[in-house]
Amino acid sequence: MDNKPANNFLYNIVAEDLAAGRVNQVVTRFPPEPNGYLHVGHAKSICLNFGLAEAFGGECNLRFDDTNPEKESPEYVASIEEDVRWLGYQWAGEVRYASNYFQQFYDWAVHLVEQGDAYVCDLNAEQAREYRGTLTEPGKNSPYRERDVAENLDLLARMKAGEFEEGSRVLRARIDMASPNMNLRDPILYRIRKVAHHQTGSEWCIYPTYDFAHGQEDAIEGITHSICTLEFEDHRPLYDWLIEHLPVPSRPRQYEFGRLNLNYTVTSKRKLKQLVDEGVVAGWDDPRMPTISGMRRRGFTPRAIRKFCEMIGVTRSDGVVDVAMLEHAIRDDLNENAPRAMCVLRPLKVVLTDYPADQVEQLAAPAHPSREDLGERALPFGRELYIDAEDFREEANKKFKRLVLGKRVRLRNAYVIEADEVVKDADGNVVEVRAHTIPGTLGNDPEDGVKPKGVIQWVSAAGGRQATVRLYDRLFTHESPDKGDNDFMTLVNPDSLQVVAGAWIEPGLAAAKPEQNFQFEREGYFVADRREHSEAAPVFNMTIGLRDTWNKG
RNA sequence: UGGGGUGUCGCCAAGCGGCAAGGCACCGGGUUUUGAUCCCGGCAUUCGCAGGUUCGAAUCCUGCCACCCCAGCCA
Repeated sequence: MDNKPANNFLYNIVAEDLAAGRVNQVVTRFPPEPNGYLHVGHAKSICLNFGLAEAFGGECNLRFDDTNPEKESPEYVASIEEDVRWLGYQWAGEVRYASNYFQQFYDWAVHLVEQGDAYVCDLNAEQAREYRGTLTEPGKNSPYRERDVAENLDLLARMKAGEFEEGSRVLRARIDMASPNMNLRDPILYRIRKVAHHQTGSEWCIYPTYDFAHGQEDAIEGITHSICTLEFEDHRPLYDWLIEHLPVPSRPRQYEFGRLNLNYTVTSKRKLKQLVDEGVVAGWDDPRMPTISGMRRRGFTPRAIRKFCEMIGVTRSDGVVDVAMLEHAIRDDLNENAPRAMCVLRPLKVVLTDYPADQVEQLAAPAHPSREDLGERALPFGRELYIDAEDFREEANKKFKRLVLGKRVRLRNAYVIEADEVVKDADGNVVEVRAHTIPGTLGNDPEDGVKPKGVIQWVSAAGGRQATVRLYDRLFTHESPDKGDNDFMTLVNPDSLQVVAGAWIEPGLAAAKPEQNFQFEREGYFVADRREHSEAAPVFNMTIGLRDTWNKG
C-alpha cells in the first residue's frame, strides 16, 4: 500500500504546529465509548487519528470514554480493541479508560468548587430543563447557584458518598445561564448513578459527564490534537473553559471534522443495535452490517477500508458518500490480490458425450491472471461437469456470449465445447445438456477457425465439491434510510440475503482457510466465512459482485 | 426570530487573487480464455445567489438564500 499521507486540513494544521514548534510530537487518540460495535464511520476516525500520528512519527492512544456505565459493556470493549487491531493500527502503550481518571476528575471537581466555579444544584431534570431556557431565550439562574463553597464541598462529598438519590442533585459549572451557547448554561459535570461500572465496579456512584471528562482525559494523556466530529463544535468553548480553569498538565486543542455518511446505509450505533436486537440481522458482525466486524466477515480487507478512508478525504462539510466508492475500494484491492477460482451457483449438468466416462484429466490454471507469484491450481476435468444455468440457452441472439444449443463456448481454462442436445424434465425444464469437446482446444483456438464467442466457468463432477454460498445485497432499499421522516426499520431490503445451498466449487476451494478471499470468476469476490466455513462443509460469503456492464439497465 | 457550521461536476474532493486537480459514477472506443481487469477518450466558459473591489475573483468585501448541529443528569 502506498504511504503518501492524506492531504487534509487537519494534516496541514499538525504540520504547521510541528513546524512552528507549538508541539514537539503529535499525540492523538481514538476515544470510543464502549456502547456498541465500531462501524465504517469509526473507521474514518481511526484512520484519521492513527494515520496522523503515523504520518508525523507521533502516537495515538486508544481510550475508552466510559463515563456512562449504563450503556457500556466489556463485550464492546473487547470488540473495539479487536477491530482497531484488525485495521492494522497499534495504540501507544496500554489501553486507556476515562475511568482510570475518575479520582483525578473528582479532585478537579473539588478544585472547581473551591474556586467558586462549580456548585451542587438540587434542581431535578425537569426543573433544570425549565431553567435552561430555549434556543432563543436565556436561561434563569438556579436557586442553588449561590451556595457557599463550604456547603458545596459538603454536598459534593455526600453525593460521592451515596447519600442522595439518583437525579436529586448534580454538580454544575458556574458559567453563564444567558449564553447563546447552550453548553455554557451551567453545564452538568457530575450526576448520581447508582450502578456498577464495568471497569470500576461499585467504587463510584457519581459519574462525570462527557464534557467534564473529555478535555481532561486529553490533558492527562498529553493529547496535542483532540479530533472529534462536527456536532461537538459547540462544546469547544466549554472544553477550553475547563482546561483554563483547572490545573491540568497540558493544553490540548479540539478540532472537528465531518462524520462519514454513506448512502443505503445507516451509521448510528443506536440503530445498528436495534437491527441486532430485533433480529433483522444475525448479529453485530452479520456481513450485511456496516460494522467493522461485519465488513470483515463480508470479506473486506483492512487495506480496502483504509484506502476508502483515504479516498473520501477529511473536511468540515457534511456530505453523503456514495457506497459505490466503498465497493470500488474493495474490488480494487481484491482484483489485485485475490486468487481466482470457479464456482457454479445454479448448477446445470453437462455431459460430454465424446469424453470417456472413466477418464479424468488434471488441468492446471493460474491462480491469478497477472500475479504469477500466486501460483497455479489443479482442475480435474471429466465427462460430467456443471455450468451455471444462466450460461445456457436453447436459442439466443448474438449478444448472448455463452453456450447455445448447436453453438460453442469456451470452458474457462479448459476446452471449447459445442452443445448438441438437451434433456428436459416432465415440466419442460432443461436438466442436462449433452455436448462434445472440440479436439485440440486446450490453450488453442479451434483449428476450423470457428471461435467461441464466450467463456464460462465450470466445475467437474469428478473432484468438484458442493458448498453453501451466501449472496448479499444492500441492507436497505432506500438511499437515505434514516433521513427525515423515514423509518429505517421499514426500509430493510427483504432480499438482502440469499443462501445458495448447492453451489459447486472447484476442488481446492474446500481447503480454503477462514477469511481467505477469492474471486469466483465471472461472479464476484467471495470469502470463506470466518466462523462457519470448514473443509467438510465449505461456506462462502459474497463480498461484492464483479462490475457488470452487460446486465446493466 | 439565538448561537455554531457548511455551500466547487450526479457523489467525494483539491484550490487560499492569475484565469477550475484527482477519485467515484456515467458515456464512447481498444485489448482480453473472467461481458472483470487493463488501456485510450469524453464528462464544471464555471465554483449557492446578487452586488462590489481589482487589469484580473471559486479565492477579498457586502447582502441574501439553502442545508446541518445545539434546549440528555447521552457521547
